[in-house]
Amino acid sequence: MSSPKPVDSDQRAAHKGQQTKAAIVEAALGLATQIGLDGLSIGALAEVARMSKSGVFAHFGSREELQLSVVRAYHERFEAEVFYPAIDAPRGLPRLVALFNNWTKRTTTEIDSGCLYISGAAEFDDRPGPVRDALANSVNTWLAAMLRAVLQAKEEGHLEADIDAPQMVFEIHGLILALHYEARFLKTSQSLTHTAKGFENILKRYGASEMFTKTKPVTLKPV
Amino acid sequence: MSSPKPVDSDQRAAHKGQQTKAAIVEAALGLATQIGLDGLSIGALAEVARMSKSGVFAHFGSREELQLSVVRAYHERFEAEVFYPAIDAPRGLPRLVALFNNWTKRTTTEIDSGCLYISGAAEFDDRPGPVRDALANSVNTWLAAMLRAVLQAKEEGHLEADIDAPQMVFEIHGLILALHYEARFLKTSQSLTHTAKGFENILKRYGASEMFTKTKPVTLKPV
DNA sequence: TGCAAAATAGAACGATCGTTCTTTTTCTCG
DNA sequence: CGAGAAAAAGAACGATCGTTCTATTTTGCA
Repeated sequence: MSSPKPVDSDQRAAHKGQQTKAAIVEAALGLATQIGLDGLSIGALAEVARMSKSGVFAHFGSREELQLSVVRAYHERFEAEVFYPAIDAPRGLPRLVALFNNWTKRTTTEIDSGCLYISGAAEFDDRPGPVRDALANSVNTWLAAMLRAVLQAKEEGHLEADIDAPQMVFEIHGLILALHYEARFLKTSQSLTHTAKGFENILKRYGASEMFTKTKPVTLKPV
Repeated sequence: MSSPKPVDSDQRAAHKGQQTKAAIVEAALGLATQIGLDGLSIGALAEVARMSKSGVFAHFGSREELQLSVVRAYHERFEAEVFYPAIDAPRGLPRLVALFNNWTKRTTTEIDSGCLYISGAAEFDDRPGPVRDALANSVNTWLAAMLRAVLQAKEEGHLEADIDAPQMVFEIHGLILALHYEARFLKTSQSLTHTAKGFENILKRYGASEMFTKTKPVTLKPV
């Protein structure tokens, strides 16, 4: 009782179990992004969390449930960091650009930490099950959001009217994947520059007006 | 001696050990592309190869050496399937197109089997060592070949003179990565079409003349 | 054909894995 | 405060891992 109160800011009303569970998931997220969802072992996690194996295990009941918790946590962070901040930008091209910039920014930080959507895809390629489904659903949700942004930009007249929206999203996705691959694995120095330039090229090709193709567009006032 | 001679076409002069080693690596390659270099266990490999664990192990001396053998074997196949057939095409854009087409074709078959350069990159992201080095060297060798092809196309006047060649290779690499990701993991149906269209877009943007931007270019006579 | 060498098999090792069960500690709330 | 519940620890399980050692089989060559 003499020690400082270990209140965890947001989880204050929750019981102890939920707090430590959140802390475990936090640690698990760090481990999983580095060594993969598959390499995430309960023993190693317990060590990081300064707990016993069984103490960690009791919160999930199975390794798979732990993995699912990690995927869900990652999904929330991704949304909070990439998606939500971008919907402040006005509908159309500005929002699309904001989404891409946030995506790039996050991928850049993940050059050190790792990206669960990419490592997870490689690990659960041909391994059906709940974890694979959760991963794929998250990614599909995000790609659908990107597609929506492209379609809206088309509606707003910020992109040419006859463009192939899924095609554009595919090419953008490729840029991000190449950024992650070449920067994190190959340690190519120019990757970020190539990504930005690649996005400019895509915007130009799909008829974005010049004012949007600058690297760091000022967040414009809505219409 | 009464049984039919088990001559293995190319390994005829080799001792028995080298033959079975080649067969083991063959099996290991199949396992590794599916479940990853990391998931490749000697026990499972022995079962596939119909051998004892120690029998398999003796050929390599360590798991890491087994992994290296797999990487080397994969490298050879990649070269044989993607690189060498394309150098028949005339220097310049035709060869670049051939390289890309072969790359796409191989990636397409790898939608089922898996790609070691992609899964391996995810697994050995931040795990230094010989395996990571071997993987990165192979990929870098291939990307360097692609870069050379782009530069030659520029020299030949098939692409505009002031283009950023590494940038172009980066964008092409992104197409392949997106193809693998979306087709193999997300099971998106249009991925191959998007890849082909994306390549056309890139060619157009970098100033390739119209005759080259068709999907399946007839291999042209040299200048 | 026979003998040395190479190749393969078999058994066992310590370690780690996910999981279960039992016991102890810690928290929560009347 | 004190009883009951929740949380965490501890020990042990069967399985699998890479690896080592020894025995057995198979091969290649004089």
